[in-house]
Amino acid sequence: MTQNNGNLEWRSPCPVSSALDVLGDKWSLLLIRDLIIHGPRTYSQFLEAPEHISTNILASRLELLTCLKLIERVNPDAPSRNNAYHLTESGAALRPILEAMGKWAGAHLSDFHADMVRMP
Amino acid sequence: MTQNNGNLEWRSPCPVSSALDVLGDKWSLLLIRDLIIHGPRTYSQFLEAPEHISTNILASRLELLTCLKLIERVNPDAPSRNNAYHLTESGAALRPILEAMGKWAGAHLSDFHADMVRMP
DNA sequence: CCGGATCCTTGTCGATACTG
DNA sequence: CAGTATCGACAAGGATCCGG
Repeated sequence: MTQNNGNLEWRSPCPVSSALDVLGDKWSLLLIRDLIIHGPRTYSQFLEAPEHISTNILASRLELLTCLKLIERVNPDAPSRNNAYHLTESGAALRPILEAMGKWAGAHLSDFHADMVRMP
Repeated sequence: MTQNNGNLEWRSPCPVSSALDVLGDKWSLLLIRDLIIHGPRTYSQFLEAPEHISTNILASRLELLTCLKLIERVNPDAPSRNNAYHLTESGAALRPILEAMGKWAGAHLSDFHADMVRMP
């Protein structure tokens, strides 16, 4: 726990609200996207994504997602060097959310974002 | 435009990333949720939701969602007093995303959030 | 080199008071 | 009732430094 000091506060008992309490930021779901598209991925591979997350944010998000058991180290006992992260079952279950988002953006955001491509 | 000074910057051409550029915060999708559940809703009705958004954030989100044509005034020509917002077609198309989120949270977040209920 | 941690600047959030 | 103004707290971003 470096920055996220056990931050698990829920605004309400609503499931949608709870999902947003956890994933309602601009980066977490993007890391999940990378893992779904490319499979297991190391720290530096995440940094190579076109959106350019900064190192401190990446470290804190990986820690949070690990706490929530959405991702884990491929080899839990090995040192972190070249030890990739991969999705747990809970993390992989986020795929329908990302698919719905991609589908929606493709259909309703192209007026505002001409360069957008279909399905990364 | 008070706080959102025409902020339409896209991090990449990826649809998922683009959706998160617009909706990747803890409040926007919650307002959409209220509109899906309750139908047209006024400023003060949004404030009554259990998550307690503050007035400046609410105003800035309503403005942003209006710019993106996800919501609009029920009566565009009337003064704002008691003039509710409702979903456009693009806004209503977000429903599958919210359903996927609710479903996922119900299945994978109950270990961390015991009080969560199923489907708001 | 890789995976971070630290420092510092900038931006956004959130509470409350206030206004048309 | 529907916002706006203000201000403090905190999170994001960027650059750099460090241990293995």
